[in-house]
Amino acid sequence: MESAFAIIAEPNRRAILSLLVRSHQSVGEIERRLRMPQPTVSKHLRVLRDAGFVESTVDAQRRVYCLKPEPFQEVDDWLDQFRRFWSDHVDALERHLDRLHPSTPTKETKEKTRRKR
Amino acid sequence: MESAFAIIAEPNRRAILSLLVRSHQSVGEIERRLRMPQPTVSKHLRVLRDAGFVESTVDAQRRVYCLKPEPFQEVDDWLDQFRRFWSDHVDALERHLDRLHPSTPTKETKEKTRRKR
DNA sequence: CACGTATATGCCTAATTGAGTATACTAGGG
DNA sequence: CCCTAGTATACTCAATTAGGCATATACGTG
Repeated sequence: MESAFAIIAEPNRRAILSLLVRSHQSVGEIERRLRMPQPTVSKHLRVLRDAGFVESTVDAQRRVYCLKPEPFQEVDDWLDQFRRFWSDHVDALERHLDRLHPSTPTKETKEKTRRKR
Repeated sequence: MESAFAIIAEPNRRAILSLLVRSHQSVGEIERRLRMPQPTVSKHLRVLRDAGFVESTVDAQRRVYCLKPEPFQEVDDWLDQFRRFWSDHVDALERHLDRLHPSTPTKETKEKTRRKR
């Protein structure tokens, strides 16, 4: 019953998730790409599976893991209450910067933070 | 040098952050509202402050804490790579549901997940 | 059915951390 | 000044957990 937050607190697990978002992978592929010992990979995958972040399908002796979306939602939902707060701050920063360099494009930042609800 | 992810893995800290997003609070106010022992509050605030989630200003013997936006960005940025993935899934689910109940409005879900980038 | 490959699990250890308790520090107010 | 309120910190303990290693299990192939 670990919260999704505790699960993604571990850097290796985040790495696995970031790898799986591109496409599904077998344990061996994850092991090689992330240069982790196999038991480490398997154990993290176990945690991720129990928490609903991934699921596995069997392919002969291989287990192929793929992402599941739900737990990410939980994190995103929690984060949501802070969005207005932090985009207000970014906007204020932008206005401040605009007064110093009226032509500097801050698009990058805007796209990332100011998503209208 | 704790990652923001490790910081928000702790439920009491998330509670403190959720409280502070409404408005700044003194240690005593946090203590009373969250019904936590004072040293616990102070310790978590210390962690949050070191990680840049909050900052404190002095008001006589009181310390008033308020939120800082930056660390939230870090989490949101990481989460970003999964957004397309999970909204694809939600969309698929919606299409599926639409075929069962062509008139059911799934607005709620749409607003939360399908934010165009 | 023996064997190799692919993956999971069990055990141990070291490190981290949150809670509890007591105590230290600081700023006013009488 | 002493006293109190408000907050921070030190210390101890218990629990959790990630890593390393060895081993077990499952599957496919000759």
